[in-house]
Amino acid sequence: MAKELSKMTKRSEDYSKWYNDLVVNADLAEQSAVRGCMVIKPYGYAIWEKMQQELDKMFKTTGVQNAYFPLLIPKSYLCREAEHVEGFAKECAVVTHYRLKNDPNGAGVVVDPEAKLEEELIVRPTSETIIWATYKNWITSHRDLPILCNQWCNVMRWEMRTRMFLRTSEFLWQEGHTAHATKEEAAERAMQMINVYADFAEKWMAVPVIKGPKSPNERFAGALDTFTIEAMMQDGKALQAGTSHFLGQNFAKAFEVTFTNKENKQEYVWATSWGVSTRLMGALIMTHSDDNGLVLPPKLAPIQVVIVPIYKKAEELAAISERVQPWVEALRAKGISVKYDDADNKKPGWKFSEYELKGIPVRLAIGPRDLESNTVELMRRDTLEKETVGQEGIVERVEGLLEDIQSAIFEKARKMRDGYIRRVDTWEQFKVEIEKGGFLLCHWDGTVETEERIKAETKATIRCIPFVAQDPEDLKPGVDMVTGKPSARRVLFARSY
RNA sequence: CGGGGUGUAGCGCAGUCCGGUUAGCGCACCUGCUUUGGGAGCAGGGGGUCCCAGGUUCGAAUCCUGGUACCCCGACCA
Repeated sequence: MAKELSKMTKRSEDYSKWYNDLVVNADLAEQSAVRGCMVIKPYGYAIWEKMQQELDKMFKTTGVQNAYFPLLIPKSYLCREAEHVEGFAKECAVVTHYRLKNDPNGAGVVVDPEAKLEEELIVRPTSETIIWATYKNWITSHRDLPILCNQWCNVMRWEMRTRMFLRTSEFLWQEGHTAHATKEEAAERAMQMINVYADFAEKWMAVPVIKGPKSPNERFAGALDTFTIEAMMQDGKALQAGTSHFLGQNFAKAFEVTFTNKENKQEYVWATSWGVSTRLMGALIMTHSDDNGLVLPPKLAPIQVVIVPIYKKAEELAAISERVQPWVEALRAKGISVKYDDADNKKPGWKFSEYELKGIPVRLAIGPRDLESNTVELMRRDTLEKETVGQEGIVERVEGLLEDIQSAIFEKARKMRDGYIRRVDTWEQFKVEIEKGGFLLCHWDGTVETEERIKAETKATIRCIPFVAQDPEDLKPGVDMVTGKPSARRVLFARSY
């Protein structure tokens, strides 16, 4: 395994090969029997659970509550909003029957033709429609607003081509759906949530992101505005890591959700929706991992510290365990998750490799020599640097190291990302530069035609129109690199997953 | 849906072109002894409808026909 991994490179053109070997063999996932789905193994799921917990806390501080809506959506619901149905119609799984039976000709179990549903049900690709059909019954007055609901669930999109974690046909996510009395309040909420996502990505996942609205062409089906956070992977491709949509009154109109305002007038409700998915795990893996396996940010690592005893005899192990026990307790008292791996059916070298593959941020190794000299070997996963240190103050030292690693991998990812950002002013240069991957900041005339042409010829799309300029110059007017027409400012292009 | 590729032990593969002992290798697994500071060594052992169906042949993992599954590239995609 180690040899296989060492042959791979971060910039491998065949990223999926690297990805599958690493992830599948690292016990994170394996192909399931269902087309384009994935099994998330316990260790991988522990990472997802940690993400869920932290995101959930952040949502709740903004007043959001969790709820749950049905998996199956009547077809007629999905058809209510014209743009929405157009966006999702091509990738829906449809339930047509509700019963099986034994085939009279002995061909096994077959679908009972008599059990055909009068109206087909759609396996949710997203829940706007069923939620707004429900909200209609919840909202009559301005006193019912706002409604701030989130649900953690699975959704299914029958994509033509799937990619592990980044585009599986079934995936886990959270979708927030809010209803507001005013346009301003809804617009603020959409902005607030993209900021929550950006904070989570940068502070917890240590993944730097660029925030901004999508171009009209790249908006969510049915939205008036879509805000995105865009991350850059090590191979030079961009990844949309989360989106927040200002939906205007489109869904309220489609589902006739009105309320009586303070002036006793009927008005349509204003809406937002926002979501992040298990794709975030793909972002985490593809941002930080190296040829030795995963590198997890300490704040999301299911196990933050592993302690490996090195011994020959049972008495040695007993002595080590006795020495280590107070550290384990002290670390746990600080809220740090620790695994003391005293399993005797695996050798130390095996354990070292295993925990590196799993991305455990800090490893302590202690053996008879250390007991003699009151030392312990300390290794940090991000740089693989080993250091033999005194046992005195080891708990504080580990605590500090975890914080160091969290900020160090963010800085490393930011440097990588920044190294990928270039400014390009001519179409010829663009076509050359886009081959090298990364973000290109360019002038664009604002038309769909130009955007489509760039996409058709280079596969690059506008990832977003950054809220915050990398450089004040980026906000100055210029000329479109393709058409030569006036451009208000630079926008962010990249090839993406 | 187009183009390419692959189905052989739990995993990864060789063998297929050019048919011929009992289908092989690495990892993993089991037993024993020695080991344990970077994925241990030696010895022994278990494990196979060679994707499915049909055909050619004295004889098929290998050749032919049909089917099927999966992977990669594209088209598609908040």
